[in-house]
Amino acid sequence: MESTTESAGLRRRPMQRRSAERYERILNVCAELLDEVGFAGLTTTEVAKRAEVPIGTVYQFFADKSALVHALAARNLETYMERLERRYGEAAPRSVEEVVDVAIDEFVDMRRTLPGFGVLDFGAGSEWSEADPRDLYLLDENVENNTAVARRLRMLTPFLDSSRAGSAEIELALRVTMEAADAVLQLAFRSDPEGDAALIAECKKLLVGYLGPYYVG
Amino acid sequence: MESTTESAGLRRRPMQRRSAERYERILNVCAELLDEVGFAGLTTTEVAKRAEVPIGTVYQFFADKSALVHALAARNLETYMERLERRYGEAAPRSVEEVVDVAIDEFVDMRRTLPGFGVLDFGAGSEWSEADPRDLYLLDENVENNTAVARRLRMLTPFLDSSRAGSAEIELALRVTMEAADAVLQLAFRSDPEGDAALIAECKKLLVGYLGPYYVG
DNA sequence: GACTAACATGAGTCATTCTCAGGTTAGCGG
DNA sequence: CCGCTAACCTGAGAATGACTCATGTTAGTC
Repeated sequence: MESTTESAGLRRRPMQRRSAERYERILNVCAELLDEVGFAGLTTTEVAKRAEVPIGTVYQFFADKSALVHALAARNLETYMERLERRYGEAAPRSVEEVVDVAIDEFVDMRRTLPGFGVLDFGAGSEWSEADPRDLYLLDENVENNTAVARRLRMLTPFLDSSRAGSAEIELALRVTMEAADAVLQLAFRSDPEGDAALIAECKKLLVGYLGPYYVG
Repeated sequence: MESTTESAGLRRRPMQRRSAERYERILNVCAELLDEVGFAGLTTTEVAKRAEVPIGTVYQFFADKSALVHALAARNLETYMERLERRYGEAAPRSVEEVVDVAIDEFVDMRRTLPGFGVLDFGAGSEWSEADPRDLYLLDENVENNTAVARRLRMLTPFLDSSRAGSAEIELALRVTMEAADAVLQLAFRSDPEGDAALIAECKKLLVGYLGPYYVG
């Protein structure tokens, strides 16, 4: 159930190489454009033009504009999780400080270098996720997604477990952590395109303080 | 320079009673509609129809849709700050726990009862604030706004001052606090329309832990 | 009552999302 | 090689919605 990589709203999944390439190209162009014109400035027409596909093709893959952006967010999240897994695999963190450091540094790095990452990182609580409240499935899906991420994060940080808390409590804490971190880092990059250093430091303090009690050496 | 109650994008300020009433009515309808159809579903046409004013009138007050929503957010913020000032005035908080309790309970209450508050509370980091990155003034204004709020919050919590930190550091901390609290509470209300109690409790823990060190009894 | 400036109106313009009828290609059996 | 089918591709255009502006209306003043 790769709920983080796929989402409702995908219309046809690219099967052949040619299609897959177009699909990726559309996503890449979408990311580029988000950096250039922002979310509200994004038009499907322009995406199609830049990706050199007819507009119809975009809508063959994605049910609507929101699905396109969702798919990009999912890809970003996937990339981020892979990077985290790799870093934690290379050198298992020995403290909450280390976990937080790695997670945030990786985030900051992606935000600086990966097109489109800034505009919608994971889209945890962003507008487009509740773009249309009539699409309640989106909301639900989002919550699921959020939980799935927390679950995955937990696997990456086994030493948080077996503390005084049950795993449900840990998942809750991780969801809170993600949401808060996302918001503060968003602020950091709003103040300074390169990421305000003071705010990034505060973000780490915030998370370490909150997660500290869950730590069991 | 009441930067929190007014914003660029206001075209004409209602001068006469009649105009002022229409202005308020438009804002109220906007709030109602946000609850019903969400941000993305909001149309200026519908706002005008419900407020029983011609569409042109809406645009006489507000430069564009974003300005309308901004104005509502500003009004919400103003209401919230007034409520906080009142509560803190009635019973001066004696600890960080009390400050956080009051601030969050008041927020939760407003979110439950005030139309439109949920969709855009203060709009700190929401999409519509960076709706169009070409409007950099919006971004700047937003940062200003953010800072102004932090400043105002600081006045409400004098006992945080004169601790080991300078007032710039306090303001930074308060901005971080606002951003994080907003995000976590947003999550709480996304999980449960009445506000997930566990998440609200976690939010308090998060803030108390973070602000604790700034406290000087 | 005549004059003026501020205010109000909504049909129309333009930009944008998304559809769908019709065209193209790929694969395959004969 | 041909004919057939199913999958895939295309972009003109329908539908919607933000926003304007020429024209009409009101309120204030002498």
